[in-house]
Amino acid sequence: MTINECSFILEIVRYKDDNKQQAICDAAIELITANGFADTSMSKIAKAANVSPATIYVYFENKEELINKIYLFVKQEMSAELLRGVGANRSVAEAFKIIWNNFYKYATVNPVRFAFTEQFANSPLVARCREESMSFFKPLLDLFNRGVAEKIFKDISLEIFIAFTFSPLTGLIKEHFSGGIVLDEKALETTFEIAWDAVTN
Amino acid sequence: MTINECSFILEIVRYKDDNKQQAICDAAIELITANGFADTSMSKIAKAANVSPATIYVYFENKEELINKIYLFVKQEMSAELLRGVGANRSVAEAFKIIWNNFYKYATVNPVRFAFTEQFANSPLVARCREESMSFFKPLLDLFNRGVAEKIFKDISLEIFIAFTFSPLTGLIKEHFSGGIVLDEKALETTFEIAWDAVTN
DNA sequence: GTTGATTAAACGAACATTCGGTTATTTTTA
DNA sequence: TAAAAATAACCGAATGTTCGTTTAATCAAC
Repeated sequence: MTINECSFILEIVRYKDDNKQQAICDAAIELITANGFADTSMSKIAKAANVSPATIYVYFENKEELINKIYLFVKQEMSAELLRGVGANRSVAEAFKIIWNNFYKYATVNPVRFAFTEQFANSPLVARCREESMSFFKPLLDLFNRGVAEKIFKDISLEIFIAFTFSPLTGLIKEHFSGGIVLDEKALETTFEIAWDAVTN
Repeated sequence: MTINECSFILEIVRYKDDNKQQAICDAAIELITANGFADTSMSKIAKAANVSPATIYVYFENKEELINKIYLFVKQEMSAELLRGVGANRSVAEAFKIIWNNFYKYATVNPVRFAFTEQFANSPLVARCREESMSFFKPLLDLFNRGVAEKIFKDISLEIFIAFTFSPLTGLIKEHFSGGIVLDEKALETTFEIAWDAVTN
């Protein structure tokens, strides 16, 4: 998926160069993840994307809008990947396991994008688009509600559910990326079992 | 505790004003938490601390050192608070519960410092002082090892242990601060019980 | 009067953004 | 269909501002 296929970003344009917009976004994600927000200027993004600084302003109003749109794009991409292979007739247990594995897979296949979202989500910048980014995860909410109705999941809030499923996984993936641990298949399976036991009756 | 009582930061000085250094740190933490690293300049920190920009350079070599030292200071302060009330003759269960509550208390009493550490820890800046910041939590490692030896805790890695104890709590506290949920005493107790069950045999 | 904390002022560099002009594509006109 | 007109992408250079940091002078304490 390119950023222009992302419906909420797409505007009606005639011959803008998709590759150019994508190059700008990729460069920004890469630089911000490597050097942080403070050290990533528009000129550096432009240089890394092989584009004039002025061209960035053809696609984005300003720096803040650029970063916000990138965040929302990555979040939407991630939420779409989470549901890959989850058909409507899956059991709660099956669907949850698939989503769990998809989450791990997305993070390991896209480590830079994953790290970017974590950095953004833990910065004050997230305040301006927290609501919109949460809307992408409605399918996960639906699955949770289904699991509670079927008395598979404990009668807890969605937030506590996530706190014992995706928060631990996220934390371990970050440790894995920073070199503190090796999150191999065995450790991943152990983690899944503890998470499953934690949120099920 | 003031930042000058923090041994690894203290230098031998005669007339330097402790209040001034503390004011600089407090201002930096406040501004960075509110506006992020990119929007927090040395002049803004100086202005908020009622100090000349040049004065900051009396206490800190440069901006990077300032931010790193603040991070390490807050981490050390937090790790010290975690152990408050944990005597040597506590059982594993008692000690863990106390530390758990101390963590929650520190975060709620010092929300800005807590948010600062989360922002820093999720940024690439953390790479330069990850090791040093982890050294503060050796007591927690000791408790974990004791619990494993006594067959109270599951035979898992420290990282997985933390992933199902402090990661969920951290996530819920952040949700609490951002207004997404209310983390009251009851929810906190529920969370503790799930965490305890997740990591104990 | 010496010492060291403190600062106002100033430094070049880098910042986000804009401007004027050019190029590439589409639409209109014939 | 072919050329002309219109449109919008695209860019290099320049805008004024702010950045992190330094310097040289002042101030306060002994």
